[in-house]
Amino acid sequence: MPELPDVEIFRRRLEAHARGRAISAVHILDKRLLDAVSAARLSCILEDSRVVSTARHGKHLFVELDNGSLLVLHFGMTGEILTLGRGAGTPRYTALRLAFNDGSGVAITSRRRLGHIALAKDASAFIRSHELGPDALDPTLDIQAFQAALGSPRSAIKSALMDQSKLAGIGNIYSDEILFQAGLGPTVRVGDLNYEQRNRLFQTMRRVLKEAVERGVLSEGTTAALPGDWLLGHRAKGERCPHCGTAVQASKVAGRSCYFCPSCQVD
DNA sequence: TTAAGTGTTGCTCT
DNA sequence: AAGAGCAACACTTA
Repeated sequence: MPELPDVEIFRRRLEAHARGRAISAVHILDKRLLDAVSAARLSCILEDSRVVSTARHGKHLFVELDNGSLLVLHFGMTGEILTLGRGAGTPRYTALRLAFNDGSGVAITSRRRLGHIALAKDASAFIRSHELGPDALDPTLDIQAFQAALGSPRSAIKSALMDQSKLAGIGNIYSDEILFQAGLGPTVRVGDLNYEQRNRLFQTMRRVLKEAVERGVLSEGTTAALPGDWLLGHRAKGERCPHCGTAVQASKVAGRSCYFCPSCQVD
């Protein structure tokens, strides 16, 4: 689930609920998500610190603390951030729970334990060392930078969009949605796009990601809050294209399940 | 009941 | 050297 829009929603949730608050207690319930940091050290650093700000790059969430440390969160396939009211219990699959001095708190959960919890010096060093490309919604990203980010002309456009070292934030779901709305087949080669198609892909990418964030996709379960003419709610076998009614086609691209409309999306 | 599938990533092998 | 295949994991669906 957590791609750029989802992580941005988590960030806003954290920003609204945790910013300026002091962490009074730290509960680490699953050490397996910790990346190169011991539970003891993480607890020690988090406890009594205050959340100064939050930031996001692609699918990574950064939490800046007033002691100079930076908490880095990645949600894998099933992670979430939940806010907890006073006296709330610990949600199922919680890996890390932070309690604030007013009794409220947040829980970082991970059902499949594929995420990561780490500490870093600063965000830009982390982004560099993890070889992440520019954030897909970086306001300074222009069409030239976008084209450069797509990289090798021979790679399938869906693979290029999902490659975090080229462009950070887009995963399997949103790559399908973006390509559907841009009218491009998933296996179109990057080098075969003309300028008009590249520009349309770029504009569509930004519009789709922004709209998904603004609609708060996660707040209503999965897809209920999305426009009915998006592919996302029809991304399954036996579904029909919301534009033309053609049967949605399922395939595999770069080892990932892929859904598209063979009629609306050109090759 | 068992097996296959899954919104991620990173490693190995070609 | 880019791409396929698989492992990590735990749960859901067929």
